[in-house]
Amino acid sequence: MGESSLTSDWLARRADLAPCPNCHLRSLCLISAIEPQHLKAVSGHIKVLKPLRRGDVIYRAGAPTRKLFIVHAGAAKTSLNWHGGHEIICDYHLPGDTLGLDGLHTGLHTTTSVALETTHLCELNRESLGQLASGHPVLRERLCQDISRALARSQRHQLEISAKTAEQRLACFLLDLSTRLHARGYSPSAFRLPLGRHEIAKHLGMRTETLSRLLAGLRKKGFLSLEGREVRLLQQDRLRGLAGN
Amino acid sequence: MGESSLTSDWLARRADLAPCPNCHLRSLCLISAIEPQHLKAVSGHIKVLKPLRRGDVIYRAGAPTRKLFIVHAGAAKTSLNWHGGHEIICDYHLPGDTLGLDGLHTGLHTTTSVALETTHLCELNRESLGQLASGHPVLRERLCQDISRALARSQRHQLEISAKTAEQRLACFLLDLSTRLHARGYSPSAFRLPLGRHEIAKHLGMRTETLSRLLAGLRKKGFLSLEGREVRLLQQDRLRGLAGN
DNA sequence: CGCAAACTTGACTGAGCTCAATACCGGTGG
DNA sequence: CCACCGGTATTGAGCTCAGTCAAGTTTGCG
Repeated sequence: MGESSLTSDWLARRADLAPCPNCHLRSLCLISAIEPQHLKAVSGHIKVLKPLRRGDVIYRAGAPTRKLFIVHAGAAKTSLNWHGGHEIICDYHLPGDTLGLDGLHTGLHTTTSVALETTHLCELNRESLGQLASGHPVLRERLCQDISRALARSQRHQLEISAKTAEQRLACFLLDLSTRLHARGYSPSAFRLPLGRHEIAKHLGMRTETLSRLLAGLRKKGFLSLEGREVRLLQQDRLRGLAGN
Repeated sequence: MGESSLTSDWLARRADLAPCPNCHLRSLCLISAIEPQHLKAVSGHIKVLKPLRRGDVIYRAGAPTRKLFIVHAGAAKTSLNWHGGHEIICDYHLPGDTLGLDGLHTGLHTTTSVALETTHLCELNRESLGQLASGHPVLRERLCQDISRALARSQRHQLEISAKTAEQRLACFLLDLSTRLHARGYSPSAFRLPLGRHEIAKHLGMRTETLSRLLAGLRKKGFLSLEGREVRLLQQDRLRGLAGN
């Protein structure tokens, strides 16, 4: 049985699609920087998109950045690829995360973003963002914070990829996922992986085969149990020791 | 003989330390987003620091982010380290680059920044930044752009580290440096490395020994000549082919 | 039910790491 | 001016972690 997927869970909680004032995401979302009494006015700028299915492209590298997106429910990945062949997954995104921030400097997206499962997005175009930012200093502060957070995450990931062993990287990934799910109200020790094996491997800079072996290894050592995408972390403390933070 | 170092060159060009209105950096610098007629008023917020020497710490991971810094002349590195032992160099910074952007989200620096040679910085505290941003929409747009650019650089670096061979990473590094120096008015094909071998290696996620061997290899293949830190790119096109962008 | 995609497991290989020795270079003091 | 010294760079030899290639196996979807 296990937990149901992110999507169905979030869907169950959403009484309706009414935008920000009733949104359950609260402080996780960029928009929460706007004072409650102004939220209703702001809602006009936020468009709630109809659900995307796994594999749907949110934006493509090279396309103009006209909008930002916020994950309302579901999950997405952001990837970079290299003359057709190679692809890496820069990051994965959970509810509350803002998508498209890397396109602000040139006005063109540098990455491609794709839904990982059935996903609901909120859309905010750049002009609206500019207008809102003028009136709400807290919002523009928060926007900088969100880009800055993405930067810090990316740098931490750099460290992991370039200085840790494959097993340590996997441990870091599992712990990061656990923490982020926890922050969103889920169990930190039993969850469903939002990415497939191949995708996790591409995120961690290793081959699918290596990842598979490592997962088998961690299972044998009793750090976790897993069937398919359902994971249960059995010894988070030891996993943390392995990851070495 | 070769080119003199970044520092002495920039120093030679600087007639005096008069801040922004006469600054030679122009559009490379964040502050250039402010309209020329307002620059004089703004200058009060910008403090020009006395020169740092190689190894001087600009800020340390964990310390509160009260200021941003802009490299006026010289160079700096930004690094992340991992329980004392391991260190990686996330990025290196040339004149015009803004330092401290990764600390905006928590208000604490996540990285440590250190001068690579004699370096002049301009300092801008966060309150000033906030004030300026209120009055100058273009400036706040530019701030977002600069953070966004740092993010995109970091992601590209992720790709390089996790999907390219050591030799390709080295080629990418040399080309990136060449491009950035060119943008600052230097020769793209003959320059002095701002980082030592050990530092370059830590930036590229490899060992010093490996880097040394690769440099020797590229020299033998006729891609470049080098003595000490002075590099001359002899076949940029082939280097580009190797790097594969 | 059947097929393709996703995942696992095994055996072998090789790029890059480790350990170790040597060479070089810039600065300091006699 | 030279001799010395410590940090920096190069080169060599052997080893190892993770990649590659190749079968299987399981899963999920039409």
